[in-house]
Amino acid sequence: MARRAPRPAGATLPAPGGPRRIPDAAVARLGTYHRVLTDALAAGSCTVSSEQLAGLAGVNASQVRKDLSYLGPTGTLGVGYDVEHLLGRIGVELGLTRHWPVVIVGAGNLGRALANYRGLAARGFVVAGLVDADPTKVGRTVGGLAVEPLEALEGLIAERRVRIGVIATPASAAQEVADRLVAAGVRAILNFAPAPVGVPPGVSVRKVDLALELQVLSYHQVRATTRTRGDGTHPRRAAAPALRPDPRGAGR
Amino acid sequence: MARRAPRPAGATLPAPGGPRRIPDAAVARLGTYHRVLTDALAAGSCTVSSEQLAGLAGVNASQVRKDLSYLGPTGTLGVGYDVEHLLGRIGVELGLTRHWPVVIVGAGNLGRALANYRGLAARGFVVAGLVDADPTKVGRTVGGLAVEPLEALEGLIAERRVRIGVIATPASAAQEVADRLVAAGVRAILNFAPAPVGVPPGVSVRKVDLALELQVLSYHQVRATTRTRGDGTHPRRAAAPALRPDPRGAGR
DNA sequence: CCCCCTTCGTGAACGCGTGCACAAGCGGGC
DNA sequence: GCCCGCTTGTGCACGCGTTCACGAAGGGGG
Ligand SMILES: NC(=O)c1ccc[n+]([C@@H]2O[C@H](COP(=O)([O-])OP(=O)(O)OC[C@H]3O[C@@H](n4cnc5c(N)ncnc54)[C@H](O)[C@@H]3O)[C@@H](O)[C@H]2O)c1
Ligand SMILES: NC(=O)c1ccc[n+]([C@@H]2O[C@H](COP(=O)([O-])OP(=O)(O)OC[C@H]3O[C@@H](n4cnc5c(N)ncnc54)[C@H](O)[C@@H]3O)[C@@H](O)[C@H]2O)c1
Repeated sequence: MARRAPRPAGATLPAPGGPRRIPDAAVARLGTYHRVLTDALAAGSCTVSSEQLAGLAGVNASQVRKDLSYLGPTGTLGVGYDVEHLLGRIGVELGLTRHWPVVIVGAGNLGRALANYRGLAARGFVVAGLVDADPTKVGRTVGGLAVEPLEALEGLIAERRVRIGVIATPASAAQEVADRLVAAGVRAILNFAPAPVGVPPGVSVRKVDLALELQVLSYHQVRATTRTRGDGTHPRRAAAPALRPDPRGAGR
Repeated sequence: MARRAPRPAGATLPAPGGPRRIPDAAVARLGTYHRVLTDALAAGSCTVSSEQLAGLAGVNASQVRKDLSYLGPTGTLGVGYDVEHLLGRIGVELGLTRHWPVVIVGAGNLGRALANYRGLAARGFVVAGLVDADPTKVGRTVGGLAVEPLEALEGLIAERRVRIGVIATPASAAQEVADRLVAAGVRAILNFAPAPVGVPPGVSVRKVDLALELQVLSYHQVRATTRTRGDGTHPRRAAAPALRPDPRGAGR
């Protein structure tokens, strides 16, 4: 119950009247649920239990229920969750019911790969623009989209109502690009350049650093070889239960 | 010091007295420090303070000191950290002193971008192989490397001592590819496919899901527009202090 | 109509990661 | 040679995220 939870007074700053704030980690998992539920629906499932959903998403079942509880009561006791309803619920909360125009800055290896990535459109993100500072790159067509000059950035953002920007330039240009994006009205930035970018409050930034991921793996390797055997540092799920068309009837 | 720490037998798995276990979050930041320190060294800095390093990496100064403390005493009181020494220390801990051969599975948009990515070699990761199941892709040269058939995967891994694998195939093939990688001796996997992969204990997996990142940003946008003004949810750093060739002498 | 089985939703405990504050210690200046 | 200021390293507390365990509630079968 308690759709809007009773806030124990004394919270520092977390917007006292907020309906319900969902932690980033949970939001990310909700996105995963949305994807696997889409598959499940296509496969003919009408309802799923938290246990099944957990298996598909590769997380704990308690985690699933906790995450979904942020959306309010969405399941049916004794039955599970209605796939279609749950999809709609998550979609509304995450803003996946509308299309988000995205601008990609930098038409290099990564920028072009992103522009070609069909997984974006599938989640409601449409690449509304792809710009590059290099004149020799301008005019090239990638993924059905023509590369536009860097000067077109501001006009493009305003005209196409772009709110999300992707930085795929060298690190040295990241901050400058971010500043221009924000000045032009972008409110959320996904940064692939290995450089921290500062933005004014109210603008969200997320960073993806590939080399960093590999370095963490490298560290694990060093640890594993130093110590005789790999310890149980990574208790990843053992096996994924297959997607089952009929969600019920799993005799136990 | 205690380079090789006394292992108190009987620990469940958290190995209380283990050499020193570094949490993943800290390992990732150490990687960042390593990168910015490399730049700082090139720029002529001999020593840096935790405050300066924090500015360059975009994190808290306390965080920097806490992270570096995992390496043991590395700084000089009243002075700061010797850049060269610290680089070496982090490099050893993260295994960046050697070259890590990496195999990339899937020569699509993403796989090719990765193979072309110079940032990998700069961190000590060399793409030792790039394989694809599509015969029409085999033989193509990308980043000075020829695409090899999927059948060559096992031989390639064994021959070139590959320990790290990257999955850049469609989600449907992710688990199968992961199984083959592990069976062939790979002990760490970076997974770009939006599907959870299960691996036996002792193998590390990290997942990067681009669409998920955008969905989190999308959620922030929805929140920001619903509530009148963006709250202070993202207290990102305000400004980055410029890299200073002479680290000392900041008279204050 | 009642009972049992299933499954959600959540309160509470645990562990981790983060940020603060301070004592200890080293270098430079006088 | 001594003192002062600067910076590290860390103990501590707080808040968040994750997991366990259980009460509540609905459906199906007898
Ligand atoms: N290639 C990868 O797989 C990969 C993976 C992870 C991260 N990254 C990071 O992503 C960024 C791009 O990587 P890449 O491999 O595509 O590099 P790239 O050199 O192939 O492409 C960079 C592009 O940005 C353009 N550019 C430069 N300055 C610009 C500016 N101020 N405004 C607009 N465009 C500008 C360049 O003309 C170039 O086309 C880099 O920071 C890299 O570290 C790349
Ligand atoms: N393109 C991007 O920017 C991007 C970004 C994030 C995530 N991803 C994910 O990365 C993966 C690859 O994306 P992409 O855009 O490169 O797709 P893609 O279709 O361009 O490339 C996939 C490649 O994998 C090959 N392949 C298929 N099955 C294989 C198998 N069993 N073994 C080896 N190779 C196989 C295909 O022949 C193809 O060349 C996808 O899962 C996608 O969701 C892509």
